[in-house]
Amino acid sequence: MPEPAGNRRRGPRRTLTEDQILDAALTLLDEGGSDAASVRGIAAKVGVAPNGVYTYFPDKAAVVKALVERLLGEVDHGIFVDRGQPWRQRVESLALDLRTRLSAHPGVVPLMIGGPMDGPNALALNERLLEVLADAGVDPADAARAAYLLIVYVFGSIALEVADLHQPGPLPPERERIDTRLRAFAATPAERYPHTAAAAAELAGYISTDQYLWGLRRVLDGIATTAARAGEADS
Amino acid sequence: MPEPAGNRRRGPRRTLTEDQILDAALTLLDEGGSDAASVRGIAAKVGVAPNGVYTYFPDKAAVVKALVERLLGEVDHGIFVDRGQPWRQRVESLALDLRTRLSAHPGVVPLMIGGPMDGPNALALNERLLEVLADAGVDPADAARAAYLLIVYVFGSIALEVADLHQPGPLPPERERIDTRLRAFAATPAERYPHTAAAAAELAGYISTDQYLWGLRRVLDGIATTAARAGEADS
DNA sequence: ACCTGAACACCGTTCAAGT
DNA sequence: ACCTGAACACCGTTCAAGT
Repeated sequence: MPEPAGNRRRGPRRTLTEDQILDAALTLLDEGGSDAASVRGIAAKVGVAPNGVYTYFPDKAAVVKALVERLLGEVDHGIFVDRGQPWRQRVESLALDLRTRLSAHPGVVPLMIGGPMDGPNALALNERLLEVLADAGVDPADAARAAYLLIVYVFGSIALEVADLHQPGPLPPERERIDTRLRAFAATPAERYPHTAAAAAELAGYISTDQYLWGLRRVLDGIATTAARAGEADS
Repeated sequence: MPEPAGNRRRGPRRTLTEDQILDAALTLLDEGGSDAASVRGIAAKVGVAPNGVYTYFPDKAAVVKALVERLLGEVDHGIFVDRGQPWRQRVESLALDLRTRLSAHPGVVPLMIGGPMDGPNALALNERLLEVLADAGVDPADAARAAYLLIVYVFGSIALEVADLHQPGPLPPERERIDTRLRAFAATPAERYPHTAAAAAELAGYISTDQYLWGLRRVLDGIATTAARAGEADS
């Protein structure tokens, strides 16, 4: 809780930083879910009048955009860049890092996929992905599409996972998370949806990260398959 | 435009249907994007006081949920159930049908992935997917995970595609759609993001459905790979 | 330049009526 | 039972001030 109001005069003081505003927004999002970051709430949290925020950002969309960018900037490029590792492992590292970071702030996820991710940090991630795929020997045309496929998978997974919770607050521990998704399956009449009921039984012991990695590996298998039959027509 | 107001008295008349309310919501969503379906807007569109909507739905979330369910109920199970077709083609049919239907209503997409898809029609789709995978000989444990992977891919693709547009109104034609995504790539400094710039060049001629099907086929390849090495440990 | 008070045009939802 | 008017507690944003 930075500055519970009090020491605010009138004149020019440059009391705030853009980052303090983003901190406030993130805190509200973490506490109350994706709708909780109101301009008025943020303003109150940093100890400023509702319209004081507009000194630092042109509108609410800009605040959200900056916050998303800041979060994407936190991913660890280190492991990802290491060419000593096999390419699949490098992609898995990125995917896991991204998931861990975003899962820590589930309220941000709907905002992230609510708009285009075209900031510099988003582009940097895309660039890294393309690098790894190039190192893996995937030809440029396929690499461009494979990178997008991976982005769809990573953000799609996280988005659906967050959606199945319908908020707010931090994500529950792993074990509970998969149960959430299976509750709908298990609650389903086995006569009408026999496969779904069976699937619920099959998945009973699993954990969400297992599902995430399993899917990612299937995607990587698919990409590798294309690389293997290099140059063949696809359709 | 159903009923531009006028003939409304007081007493019990059961003027409206749930479906008329959903129609109004959908129209607003199509015209103004995912934020445009306000309770007040819907009420005005069906010619009722703002709180009149609450006679038919307990709250706005219920309206959204019902609309999503109705949309998911429209998918054509016919082609999908046909066991004469090879399993990959059956999955592709479902995936394409779903994409066509959702792309027609981009404003609904963020609402769809904004909450859990656990209604009967969503479960029915899941059941169908599992049926196809069972027919394909995928073992039940893998099928359960493969079905979720496919769901992630389909809804993730559509969500990101809609997000890259940031609304409102109907989706532009195919040719323009891929250009939207590439604009960010192309506008990027080639010295800092050489792979990204190269990828933009590679994708220049493509169309969004091509990318969608390419990714789907990689996912199917990945699933098939697992089926092929049946029973081996995955990690 | 920075910040405020006040206002504008919106929200979703509730509640005590009226028919 | 169905629908309304009025109100409540919110929104994002603008604008004319004050320092």
